[in-house]
Amino acid sequence: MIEAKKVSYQDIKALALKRIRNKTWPPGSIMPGEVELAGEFGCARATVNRAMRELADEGFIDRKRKAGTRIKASPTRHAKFTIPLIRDEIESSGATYRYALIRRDTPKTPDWLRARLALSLQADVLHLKCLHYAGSKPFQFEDRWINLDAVPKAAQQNFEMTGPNEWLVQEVPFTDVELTFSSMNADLQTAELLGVSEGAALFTIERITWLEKRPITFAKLYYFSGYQMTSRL
Amino acid sequence: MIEAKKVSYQDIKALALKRIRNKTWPPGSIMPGEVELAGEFGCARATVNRAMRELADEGFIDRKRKAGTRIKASPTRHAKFTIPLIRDEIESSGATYRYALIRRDTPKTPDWLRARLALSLQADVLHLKCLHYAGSKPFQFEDRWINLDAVPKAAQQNFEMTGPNEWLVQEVPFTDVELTFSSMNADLQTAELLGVSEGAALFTIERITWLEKRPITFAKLYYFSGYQMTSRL
DNA sequence: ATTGGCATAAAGTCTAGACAAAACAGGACA
DNA sequence: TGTCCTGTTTTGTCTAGACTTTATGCCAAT
Repeated sequence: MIEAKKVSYQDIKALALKRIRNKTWPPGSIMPGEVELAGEFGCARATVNRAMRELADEGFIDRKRKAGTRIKASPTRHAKFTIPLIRDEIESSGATYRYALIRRDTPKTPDWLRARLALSLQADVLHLKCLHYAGSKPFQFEDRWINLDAVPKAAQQNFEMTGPNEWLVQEVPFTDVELTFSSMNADLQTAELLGVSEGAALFTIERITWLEKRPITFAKLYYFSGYQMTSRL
Repeated sequence: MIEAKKVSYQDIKALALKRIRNKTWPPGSIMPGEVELAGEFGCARATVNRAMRELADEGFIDRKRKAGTRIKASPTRHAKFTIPLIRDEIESSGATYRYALIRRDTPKTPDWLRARLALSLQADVLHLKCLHYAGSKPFQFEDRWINLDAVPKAAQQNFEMTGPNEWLVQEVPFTDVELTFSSMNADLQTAELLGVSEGAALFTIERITWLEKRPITFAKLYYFSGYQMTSRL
């Protein structure tokens, strides 16, 4: 036998991608079915299936039973970047991480927060303000609200040594997250905390987490001026 | 037979996740091997394998041949959000999309760009400035550089009717993308274009694309004040 | 102690075949 | 004409088994 070695699903993936790029399979058209491709490549259908499934996950094609597999007109590329723990992010840049609790109280739940998290009228919350330093420079200011109905044991925690994020990740499971990125001008108080001038442009992230529909916590994170977040895909 | 129906890889995934969350399999420990789990669930090893492979992709576990499958101490959650074409982003919000070319020239390649894209000394570039409107309001200002060595036919294109992004996606295949998110204060010129006051905080994205190591284009995108990008995971 | 190699365990992949589920098409029937 | 049913096609998933690849731990030889 002068037989070629077995074809892997990665070979098929690469080949299919090539055909999509050079328009052998033009955008909007339907590519051959799995059985046909398996025949062409001399492999099992399961192998073709895996290749195609991954291409669909990556947003290059649309698959539908009976209708077949269609090349997307404009592939939806999706950035996929990791959200590291702030401690890891700082330490992996070589700096030393330091944490400081600025304030801790249990105010009456503000209406905007109740609305945002769909909290019940009698829900209690814990409010924390913290600073995360990289070396001696402020890196991130964290404005955190924790739903005490969902996480009662947070009330027993003083958060003087450990940041709420680190504590929550360890102690409280969650299933869903919503992240919102935006940009805003620093108000006076935030500017002072971060050591920048008032009005400086800050990169901000709002983060809400749930455990199966139950809201756990809301955090607004303000990064120092000049922070940037990079992702390759 | 009082036999239960077949277990799917999704059942196994859900069950494994539950065991990770309630610490039946504590962080840092090694979970049972695929063969053992297949025995427990009464299914084929391939089914367990698929479940575990997906959990690994999603960042909950680490798998290594021979060493087994280990629960991550802190799961790396990764936000995965789609980067839509600007036209789609605007139109899906209900507004009408309008495009305007502000400037088009072929200057001497600036040194910062040559460095950023690792361009050769004699590489020529095309420089474009454009505005994208949602209805009558400026939505995004685009500062775009195209490597004419890699995309010579861009020189024949006037870009008066179609934005460079839309044209590039249609015409030029790419394999790699780097995205950088940050925040900056609007300078006078950008502020005027976007109709905001000087110093307003703008959300910005820098985007570089390559086709197999060859740099194609660099774009800096400035969003109107108040823009926010949301992702659920 | 250190090195080199070998057996082995675990995940990674492939095959061939089967059945399931979705979606569409066309025909039977009201 | 419109509605429902049924068959067909295509992807989705599962099974049982085999082979491959990689890492590890152990043992022997240095």
